[in-house]
Amino acid sequence: MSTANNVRVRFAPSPTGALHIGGVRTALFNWLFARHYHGKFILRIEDTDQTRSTGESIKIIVDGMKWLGLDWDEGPFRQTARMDIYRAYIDRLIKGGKAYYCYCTPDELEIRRKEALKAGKPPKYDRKCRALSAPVPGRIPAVRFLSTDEGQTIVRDLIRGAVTFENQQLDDLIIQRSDGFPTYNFAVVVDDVTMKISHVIRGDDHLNNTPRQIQLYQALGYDPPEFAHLPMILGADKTKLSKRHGATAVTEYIDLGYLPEALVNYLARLGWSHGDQEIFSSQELIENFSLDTVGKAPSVFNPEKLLWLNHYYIQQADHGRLAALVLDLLRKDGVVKTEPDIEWFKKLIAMLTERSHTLVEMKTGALPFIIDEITIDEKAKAKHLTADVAPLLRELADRLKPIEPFSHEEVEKVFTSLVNEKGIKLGKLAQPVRVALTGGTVSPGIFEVIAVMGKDKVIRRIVAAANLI
RNA sequence: GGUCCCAUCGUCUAGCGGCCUAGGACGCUGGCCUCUCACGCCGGAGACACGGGUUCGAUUCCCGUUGGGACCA
Repeated sequence: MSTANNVRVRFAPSPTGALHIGGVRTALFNWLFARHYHGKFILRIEDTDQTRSTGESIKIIVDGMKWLGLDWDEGPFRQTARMDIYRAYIDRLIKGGKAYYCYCTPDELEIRRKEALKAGKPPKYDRKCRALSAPVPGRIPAVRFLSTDEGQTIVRDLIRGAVTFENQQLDDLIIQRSDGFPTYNFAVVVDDVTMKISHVIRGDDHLNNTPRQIQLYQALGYDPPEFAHLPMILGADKTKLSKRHGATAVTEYIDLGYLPEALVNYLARLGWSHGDQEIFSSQELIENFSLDTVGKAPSVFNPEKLLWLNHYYIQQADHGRLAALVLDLLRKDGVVKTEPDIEWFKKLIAMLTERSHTLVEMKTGALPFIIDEITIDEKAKAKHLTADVAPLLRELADRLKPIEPFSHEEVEKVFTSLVNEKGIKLGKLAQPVRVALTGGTVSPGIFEVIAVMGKDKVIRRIVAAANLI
């Protein structure tokens, strides 16, 4: 498939809630495939389930895709806008004798299913309505596809290889419900046909649907596309990833302070690999992506590795970009009273990146530099702001006042001489100062902190801390 | 229960018959660095599910068992 420039793939989520990790991985692989082969990537919203689909969810999907950088070439198409098309294809099947009306109610079906089961027969539809010559009065029918009984349907999957299904296992599936809406398996086939999809790349959970879809393609008179079924993403307990496994929605990762490139990189490496390489830019992903190197086994989602990647990408990120992102978070928290000077804020960001795994951590680290009044952690105070350090802090404040420029190097000189004169270790002075300035015991290097925080704030806080003792 | 799929360190994976005393990454862990916490650097523990074949030789091919998953009900 090296010259397949007519590649057309799609991502077809149902707008019934969040855009979750599994969906993103499917979207990503489709996108990579399309970009690798210079084909088209189509976004299609499968919203025929009217009871569960919402406009809000469509927005979440669209926004999520944009955030991730997964741009599409056509769409978003909505199935609800295509009802006429489905009806036309239904009619075609009925007229061709390949589909028939079914008047059975769910209750009736359930009873017969149980009877069949009791009699030791497979619980497939008994085709009762196929022989009907006239409509059943007072009932609105569904439409069933007349499936093939004999032989086998072979799914030639690009990832799985040939998967064989016995046709007698497949029963006459409903293609149009009595409410007039097409069912999933039918709509997806009509959509993929009319949108000229060349490769259907989707989750493993659809593999069992594929033989009946192939039969529909054949009944409609079309060649099926290529199929590629991606292995599932599992939670730590090895069941299909879901909400109970923790954060699974894209929006949650945005809120948690993740960068899109970290999520993309992580998800790309879940089920796909390229030798020993772990870090991939989007461009490298596009260049190297191939269905040949997609694994068959399901993979467990590992949040810690994602966190590691996020840390990596924060180190790589442009400070101006990070500054804007972190500032946004601070504004949302309502702690930004006066807009900080952006060049100064970038210095703060530069100091914070190394020890931050998420933007939220950066925000927390930036807080003492932004707000006017800090609250000092009680434990930290008890341990480091002891009676003997009060004079030490006052002495330090006095010596810092005349320092110009108020730089890392100059400040360090003051500390060094003070520490030497008193014959104490640097830590004995640095930790109390750290508590005085940030309210806690954890921060970047103390000289950096002091230089970035600025003389006024530093001296004010050191004196305030001394007065607290 | 039926159908289908899958099987290398705890996790993601490399491996497509000999290069494997099984490599990398996350995590874990020992040490170094050090003003705290991190980062970083150096080292360590840690896997081919099991049983049969095929072959001169199996992690790699085939079959079975076991285990896990998905779909349908």
